[in-house]
Amino acid sequence: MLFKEIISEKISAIINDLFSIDVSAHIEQSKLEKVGDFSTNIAMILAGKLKTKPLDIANKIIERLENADFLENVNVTNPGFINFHVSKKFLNETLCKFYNNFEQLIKINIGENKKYNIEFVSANPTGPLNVVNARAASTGAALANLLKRIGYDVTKEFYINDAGNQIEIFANSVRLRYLELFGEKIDFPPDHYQGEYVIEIAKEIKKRRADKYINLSETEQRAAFKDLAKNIVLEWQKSSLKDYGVEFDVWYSEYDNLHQTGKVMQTLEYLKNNNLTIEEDGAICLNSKKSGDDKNRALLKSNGIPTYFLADLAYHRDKFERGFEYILDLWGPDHHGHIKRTEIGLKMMNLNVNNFKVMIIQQVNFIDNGEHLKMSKRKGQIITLNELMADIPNDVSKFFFLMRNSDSHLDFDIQLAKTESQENPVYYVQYANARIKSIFRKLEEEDARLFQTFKSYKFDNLDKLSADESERELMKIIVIYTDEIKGAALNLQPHRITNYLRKLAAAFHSYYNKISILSENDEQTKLQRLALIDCASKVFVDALKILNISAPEKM
RNA sequence: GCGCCCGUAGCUCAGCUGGAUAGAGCAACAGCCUUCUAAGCUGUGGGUCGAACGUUCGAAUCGUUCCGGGCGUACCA
Repeated sequence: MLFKEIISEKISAIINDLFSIDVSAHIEQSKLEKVGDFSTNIAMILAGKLKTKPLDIANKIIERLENADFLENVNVTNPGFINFHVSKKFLNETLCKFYNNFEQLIKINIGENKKYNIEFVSANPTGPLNVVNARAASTGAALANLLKRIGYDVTKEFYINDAGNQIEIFANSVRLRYLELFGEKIDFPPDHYQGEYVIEIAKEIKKRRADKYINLSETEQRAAFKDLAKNIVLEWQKSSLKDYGVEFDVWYSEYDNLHQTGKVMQTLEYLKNNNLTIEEDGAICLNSKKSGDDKNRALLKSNGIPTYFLADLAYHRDKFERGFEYILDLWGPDHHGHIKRTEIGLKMMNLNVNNFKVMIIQQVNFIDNGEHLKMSKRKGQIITLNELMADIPNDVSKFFFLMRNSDSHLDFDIQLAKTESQENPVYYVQYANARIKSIFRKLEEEDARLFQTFKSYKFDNLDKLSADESERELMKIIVIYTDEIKGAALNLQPHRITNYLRKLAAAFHSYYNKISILSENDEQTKLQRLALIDCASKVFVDALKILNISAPEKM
């Protein structure tokens, strides 16, 4: 149920009738509470088309709106805004309908069940997940839920970069640490992975396989350790993500699914056959400069090894071939330079680049005692997802990540998150819902008869509501819930949902303080108010679920 | 040099894609618990939206040029 669109359609129909013009009136929430709940700038839009003053048009429109039963207090302000309140009757009826058919009405079918692939986290399998990965995880999972909600068939995918140099160096780092455990004296190379966790992995391998590998040749060892090390890291990553409440449908291995299957080379052949490549200094490059790139990008190094870029093109080609109509990638901040070249590459392969979108999940700066901590993999100074989970409850960090627009840098104040977690906004939201649940518990205890009546009551209308200003405010926020979902999903901005939740919680807390529901004497009024807060609770639970955040019934 | 992101209250950030007198939280100050959970509510103070031009009825939002911060700019992944 899209409340604003219902109003928009009604107003558009009137305009069509008046001027024979087919337009869609944009409805927005009024900033000036006194003049109206909502306003539309449609008269200004029409002014150009009709070559008439906006005020004249607005006045003509409101003659008709004044008689409409869904609005009241319609007025016009300069330079041509039409402001209105929704009528008590309309608001009450809409809320009643929403409450009675909540499960159906929160769904919107924009996606038409089309296949949508969202790829996120995709950390290298060379170490534990860090905090940017956590931000990507919570953002990606919330986006997936939002896209599902508006009707897409969504697949969550994790791309494992298990081909190339980094994984070789990593595997060798683990191999050397393993040999150290058996007393071999190793001169550990400075360009290898220095982190403590490398030793942990070596110990884990020793625990599982004992000395099975020490007598193999170096070549055999290197081959074996590539899989051993990678698999343990993947186990770790999967288990951390599971603890964080984020799970993937597909784990896609660059090595197994692209290189081993020949898809990388097939993509190269395809590009060659279509005259899209050019040789430069012994390397084979994509002739991308012609299509607007700054330079031609290497596909095959002069030593004959495919580049990451070629594999990435093959990967995205494969996504389309697997039948995905929409592709969304969440990349880290250091990858923004790749967006343009990837788009150009896909376009050159005649893939539908319009349905391909990359979102950058910006970096997370940690502030500890007022100082910025620089994260560096080499120095081993990196905050892992596990450390984050140990220090800060998942609900808190997720809400924190989802409060901000994901393409802006985020300052995460560790002390604040730890010591003042009591005042964290997520508790403010969860507390509102817990209070509602508490009211129902109290009701069940003190008036079991009314509690039963409520549970089996069929609400034909909610005509006792909209009485108090704070009550009306709460209702208004509830009925636009689905509009907010739609906006957040289409714009890929889950942070709109956190903002909405804070507004809803504020409206509820305010209402709670003003109106004592259980001490109301009129039974009809009491029942309807219970329906209102029950409806609010449904919205809290549903929206928090979209964000993968819990909704405790007691706090 | 070029490219991407950011610059809004003391701090952290919103701002519905061009609308009205720019909003929240934290911090500060003053009130509200014998009454459904005070993790709450009510009120006060705090701003040349980094700067300047431009586009038009109208700009925090769009364009250009600067200034400042971050990141990238590999035959690494």
